[in-house]
Amino acid sequence: METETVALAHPFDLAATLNSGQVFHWNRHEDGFVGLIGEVPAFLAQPAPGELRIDSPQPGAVKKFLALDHDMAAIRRSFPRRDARLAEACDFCPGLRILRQPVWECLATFITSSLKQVSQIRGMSLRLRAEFGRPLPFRGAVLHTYPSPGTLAEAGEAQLRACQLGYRAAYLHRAAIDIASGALELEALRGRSTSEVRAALRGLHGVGAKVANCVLLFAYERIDAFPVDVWIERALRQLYFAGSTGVTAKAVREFAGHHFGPNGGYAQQFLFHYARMTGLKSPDRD
DNA sequence: GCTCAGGGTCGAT
DNA sequence: ATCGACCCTGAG
Repeated sequence: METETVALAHPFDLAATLNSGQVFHWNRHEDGFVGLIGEVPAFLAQPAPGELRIDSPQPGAVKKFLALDHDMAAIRRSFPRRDARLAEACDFCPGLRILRQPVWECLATFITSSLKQVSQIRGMSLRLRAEFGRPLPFRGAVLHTYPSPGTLAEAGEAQLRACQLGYRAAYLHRAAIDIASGALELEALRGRSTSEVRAALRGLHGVGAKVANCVLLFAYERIDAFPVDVWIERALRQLYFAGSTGVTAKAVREFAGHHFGPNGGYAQQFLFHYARMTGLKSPDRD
């Protein structure tokens, strides 16, 4: 076990990042958080804004996961000038980071996300881990790894349904089979173009445009990917199309696809967080 | 108790 | 391209 204290070069907000709907299994522990990055356990705390404490057998893997190297100033400079709404969303939480997640658990988790609230996604994820994952004692707690595709394939759809996945159990089970069988190799996709990865992911039953974009953004480091969900669509309509009626969902997606540029995924995350935290919630009126 | 929406996607028109 | 169905749980 190593303990390392990192002096942060760029704005970083640990709590906001771990609670921003990218990952769903980190738990508060003492003055920080415990969780797993794949098979690597970690305790993380941020005693001061510019300081991060990492307790982990593999601190290097943790730093990579947290994307501490992302140059936030450069990312913000790449955003459209004169976009005051986006600037406000960035200023609301400048330390938000897009993580580099292990691919399978990211994919699997977002497959189960459809028509669920963040807290419910978390519940499903934790139940799957507790039921089918490998227990890993760490700092007095017991963490559970995310179950492998083979494990979930073998478990069967009914067992997954028992973890309260509803109709998502069939999606996850079929995806697990496709990956366990080698029909789709997630790691081999790393070297392919974004559109190729997207097409491969969408070949899985239960993976549509939104989930594919989440996996591209949160696991394959495709920072231009811009997932459009109900929150983002609401936020975009309110912030960029206020007063315009009859704007189609497709028009909103197309706007999102070109307006924010090569780091659009970060813009999405800033807007998503801003919308959720400030309760930009009221149903879509004009 | 009952209604309703919740980080969507599929299959049929 | 548009539209209802889909499992089920917690909040109102």
